Amino acid sequence: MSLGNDKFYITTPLYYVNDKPHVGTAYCTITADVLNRYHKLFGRETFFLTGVDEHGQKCQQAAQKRGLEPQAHCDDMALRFKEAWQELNIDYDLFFRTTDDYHKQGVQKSLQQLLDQGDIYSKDYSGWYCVSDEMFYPEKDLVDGKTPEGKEVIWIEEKNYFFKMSKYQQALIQHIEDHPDFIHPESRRNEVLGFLRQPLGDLSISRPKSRLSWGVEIPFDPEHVTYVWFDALLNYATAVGFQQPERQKDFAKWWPASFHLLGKDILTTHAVYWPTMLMALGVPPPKTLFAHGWILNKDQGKMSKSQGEVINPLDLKNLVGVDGLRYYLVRDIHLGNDAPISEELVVNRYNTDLANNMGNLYSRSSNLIDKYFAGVTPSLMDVGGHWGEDPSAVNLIELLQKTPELLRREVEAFSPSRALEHVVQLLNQANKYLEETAPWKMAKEDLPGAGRVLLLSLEVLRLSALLLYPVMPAKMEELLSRLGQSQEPKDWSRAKTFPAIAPSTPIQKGSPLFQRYQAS
RNA sequence: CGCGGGGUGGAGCAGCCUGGUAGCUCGUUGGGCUCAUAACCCAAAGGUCGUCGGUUCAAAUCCGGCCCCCGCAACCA
Repeated sequence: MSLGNDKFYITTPLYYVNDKPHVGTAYCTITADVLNRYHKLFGRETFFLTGVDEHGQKCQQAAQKRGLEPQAHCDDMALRFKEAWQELNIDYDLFFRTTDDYHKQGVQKSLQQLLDQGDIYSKDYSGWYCVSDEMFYPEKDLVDGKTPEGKEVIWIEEKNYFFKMSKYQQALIQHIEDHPDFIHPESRRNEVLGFLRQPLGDLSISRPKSRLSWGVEIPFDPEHVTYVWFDALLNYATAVGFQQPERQKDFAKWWPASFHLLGKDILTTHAVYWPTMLMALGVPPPKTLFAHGWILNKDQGKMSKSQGEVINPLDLKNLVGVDGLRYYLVRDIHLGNDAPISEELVVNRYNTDLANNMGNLYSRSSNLIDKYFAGVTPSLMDVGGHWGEDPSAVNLIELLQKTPELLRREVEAFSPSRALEHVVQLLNQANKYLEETAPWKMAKEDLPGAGRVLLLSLEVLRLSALLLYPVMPAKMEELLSRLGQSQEPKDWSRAKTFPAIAPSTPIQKGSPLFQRYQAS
């Protein structure tokens, strides 16, 4: 399950610009950001790609509705996504737009290559087309010769270009069977293999300009544009230099991608269309596709605009802060499963883990340091030199020292929620340790003993802050700073260092790190 | 027989692959502590793990039937 090498290239899907960012896209992007930051912490060189998919009918329509040119609409939407990601503290390396020239050229080169090698052919396509919906309806979906909504359909025949996807079906099945990590979770892998038991058809990859003009022009037929998937999927490769001779080194460095994170609703396109396209182009498929679940409201309905139950991620952000929201999404949701979201759930998790456990541990520790040690860490030498005789300290140190590896193992097994649980357990143990040793009493008859206890508590906080930094960059930066560790590099060697806090380090008391949220 | 997932104490979830005292967070009850953000610590109550059957010394966990819920079913992103 280990990703093995020293480079990590992670992507989100390109979000379609007919919709604003919502909790679903925010979830995916935040998760990718967290994973990316973890791999960076582990010492890997990372590249994190996200962006927007701008071509196609829906976008053209959305632009029309607003009375804008498609490009202007896209520019505006791209900006909104960028702003949302900035507010959520997403640290991407590249924000990709399918309207960028280098990408369009890469798509055209790929089309030409596939045509030249005989993997693209043209054929007349026919079917029942509804002009007002601008889409084809399969015969079986028609009701009394009309769309399910009762709109008129007409019989259309038009030229279409097809990609010979069927040709690569066996190779794809073989690849999935040979690479257990290619599709995760395992249930999704089974789903794709089940899908592939039936013969695969070829993929329509074009639209006549008469019907859709907003797209990448087919290089060998100016009357047609490429249809969405062929255009959009290629972004993962063109983003790092595919089909750009001057960027061959980049491409060799980053491809194949380590990790495509995507919603389970677009699994087929990513697990079937995309790898067969790559195979045809002579490029290896990505290492892992991971299909995450959906964020559901309390009635277990999918959170979608049509159902009017959309929770705006920015609203939750106002409740518990950006980091509180990021923490909830990574800690409470088991990656790959559907999960509920509500104010109550988000607030509950925030209060429990962040305010009561971590924040409060910091408060009690810093207060006691302030009270009995003038706000400065004592030297370990001055307080007895070691924690040796106290069994509860020995246990806590043992846990502290193994927590980084426990966490890392879970992150690399695609279980970030479990990874965080290890940190919570460590913090929890530290709170118990304070309870058992009662340094506030100890200080009166054994001041060095109290100093030892508090030093250990601060060590737990310091390590926890470093380990949670990928999830809550702003808050953990602040905590590290209050612990006098603002100069501390965020690297893995520091996670393995114990003890790490120097003598005479000032510890700031400050206001509560995570203000407990009180339900009204 | 289209494909896949799910049904675990009041709520939300883990555990199931690699069978062996049913775990976590919240909530409830009682107690402790009073350094701390009414927080922290201890203890208790509460589940025949959807249902019926099978395999096994032993099943939430493996196998089969059934009942409910959900997603996918390709040219809708």
